[in-house]
Amino acid sequence: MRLASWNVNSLRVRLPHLLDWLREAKPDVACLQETKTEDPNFPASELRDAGYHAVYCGQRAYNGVAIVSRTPAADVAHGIPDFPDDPKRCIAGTLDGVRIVCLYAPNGEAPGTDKYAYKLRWYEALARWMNEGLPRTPKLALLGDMNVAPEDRDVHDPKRWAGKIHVSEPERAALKKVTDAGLVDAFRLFPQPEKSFSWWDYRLRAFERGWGLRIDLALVSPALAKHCTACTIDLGPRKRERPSDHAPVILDLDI
DNA sequence: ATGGCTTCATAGTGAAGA
Repeated sequence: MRLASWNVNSLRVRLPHLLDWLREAKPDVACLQETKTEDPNFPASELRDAGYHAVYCGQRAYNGVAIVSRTPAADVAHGIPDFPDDPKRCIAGTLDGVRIVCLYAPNGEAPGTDKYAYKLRWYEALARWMNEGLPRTPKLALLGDMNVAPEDRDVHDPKRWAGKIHVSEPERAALKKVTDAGLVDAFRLFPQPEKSFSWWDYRLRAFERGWGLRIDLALVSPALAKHCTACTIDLGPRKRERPSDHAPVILDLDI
């Protein structure tokens, strides 16, 4: 079973890339973020023609998440429980006995701003959910744009980024509260190239220079971690013309 | 030292992303 996560940065703009990538990478389940597409405009028929079902929850201009899958998702749920949240940042479904949670964490703008406070509140709610719900969901995978680089090795220039958004200590602590529920960063279950990143700024030719962050994560429960066989970042789509600023993360399971 | 691009909403530029 192959799971994936990709912040496409506009499904409308990136649909040709997505369809090509689905053909090439052949994920069984792909969690998408920043679809920026209202539900009536979701390209369900194009995806159906490509052999995929989809569940989704989007809005105009910002946010929006979707789970695209070979078989239909069961028990679809929206949002984080007990966290009223207008932006469309969370959708969950069960595929082949694996509970999949597709997440688009708030950006947070900069420490000290209202958006930063909201990001920390969002993370608190996610941590509460995971700490309360994990024992009832043995095979659980959180995939998404978490907008936090967990460690300095996930940052191209930790000195330059110290204290900045995506890297600040409160954000890392907030993410750790989620993983402390018993989730592991699947990417780090395997040897990885140094300087492995999943996002590069459009400006500065950051991708060509390797100036990235690893902020797109696959977090798995212990029962699922045992079944992980590989976790990689697919740089192919980021090299194309007019790419998303994020690259897909691919997680392979032996189930 | 800053900001550099892309997308969307809109019809000029401004907001937001990260």
